[in-house]
Amino acid sequence: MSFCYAYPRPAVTTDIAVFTIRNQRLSVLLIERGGDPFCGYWALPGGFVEPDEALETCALRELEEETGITGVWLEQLYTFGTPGRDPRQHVITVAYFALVPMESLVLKAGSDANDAQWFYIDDLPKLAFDHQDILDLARHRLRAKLDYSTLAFRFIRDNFTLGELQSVYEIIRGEALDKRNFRKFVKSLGLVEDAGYFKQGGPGKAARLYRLACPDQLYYTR
Amino acid sequence: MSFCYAYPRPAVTTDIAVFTIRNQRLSVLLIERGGDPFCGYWALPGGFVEPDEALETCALRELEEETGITGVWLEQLYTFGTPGRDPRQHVITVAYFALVPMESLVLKAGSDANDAQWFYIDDLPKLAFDHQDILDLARHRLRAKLDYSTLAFRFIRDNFTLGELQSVYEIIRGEALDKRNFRKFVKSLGLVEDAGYFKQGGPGKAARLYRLACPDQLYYTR
DNA sequence: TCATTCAGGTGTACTTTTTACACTTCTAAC
DNA sequence: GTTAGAAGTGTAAAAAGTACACCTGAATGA
Repeated sequence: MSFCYAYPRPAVTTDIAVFTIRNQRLSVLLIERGGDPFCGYWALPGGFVEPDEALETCALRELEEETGITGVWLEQLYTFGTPGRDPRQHVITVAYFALVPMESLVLKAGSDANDAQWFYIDDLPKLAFDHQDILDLARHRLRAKLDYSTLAFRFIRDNFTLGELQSVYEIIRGEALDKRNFRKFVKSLGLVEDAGYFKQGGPGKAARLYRLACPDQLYYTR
Repeated sequence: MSFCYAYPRPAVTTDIAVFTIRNQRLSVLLIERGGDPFCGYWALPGGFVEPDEALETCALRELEEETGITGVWLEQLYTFGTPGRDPRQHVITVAYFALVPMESLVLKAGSDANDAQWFYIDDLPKLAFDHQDILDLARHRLRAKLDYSTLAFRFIRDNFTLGELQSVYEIIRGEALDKRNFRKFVKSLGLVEDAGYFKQGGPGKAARLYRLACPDQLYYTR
């Protein structure tokens, strides 16, 4: 079976860079390629857009098929279309990025998901296609948006401590922050409220737990 | 002649929102559609990606073919792929925006360019497809980037007065700015230098002319 | 040629925001 | 019960941003 058109068409795919924080390090989810080209290389999850499928729908579907992850928050990153980026044919890739809470995802063993694995962003293998470029851009965007959006909250779940939230900021920015100034900053956002509980068990004083005051309107609050 | 593939493919186009400032108002370049669908409606210039053509190359080519404009600075805006946005078929559109200096472009009468025309952004006709959405997003991006990039300089040519530069900022932001604070701000950017001349002829005192100190590195200087 | 109009050009005081910085409290572990 | 480790808290200095008014000089036209 084949599909014919009056003019040639490039292929269209979506790729997704899923970030999380593991062991206090920014990490990204990759899958090992089983077929050519770049067989055996690690790559971003993604795949071809189906007929009449919205781009974001495609990204979510591919993510679920290849890694078992569902229902994550996605943001469009950039569209890559340089000829030669796929050696077989001209492929236009709409790249997305996703942020998931720390340590919250168990990679389901799906048919395609066996070879999905988390990697530290600073310790990546050589990637297939131009996926390293996509990741570089995604990471740059992540860092930039930290300052004018509330994207950091996507990395944590409700009932977090301010110390945990601060560490998200520190990991993405790659530098230590002053504790008192950070707490002042968080309070000025007006997005979090006291959950009424304390986190006990670890070393040190028990930490007050917080939650998002309005989990829905999580955006551009600054 | 037809082109056949093992799997169905959406069509891919680029559209370009070219902005300039005319008569102290933000304006955008549109073309009148001659064929269906949306025959007679105004639309953004753009068209189909050719085999092994880079997306930005496609945007520049379509812009030249349809409006005669060449060599403008482009930035990728967003990729639109909602099914149904083109009633004929599934079309993925990579949208770009371009900024050109005030009053600097003569629309060449090319084969396709006869029906290209500037419109005030606040006084647009009903547009084809989802082009109003694209323009809304482009305008939003324009306003946002004004504050953290040096995009405003794309609207002016060397040998500008600070009054002219200020008016670019005012037009995009839609509000008046304090003259002394604005001049302080421009000096703090460190991007402009005295051109050594004065603009004479109009009413009022002759204004000192400035030029970009480093025309190349015009980005994210803040 | 003198008066008027109009845009250019300049500095300072006040407010707000950002930054730097150190000690006490409480819990768990030894 | 001593130690180690994270939580929690306020103030002062610096920097950035904002508000504000008058004089200059060129062109116009009475």
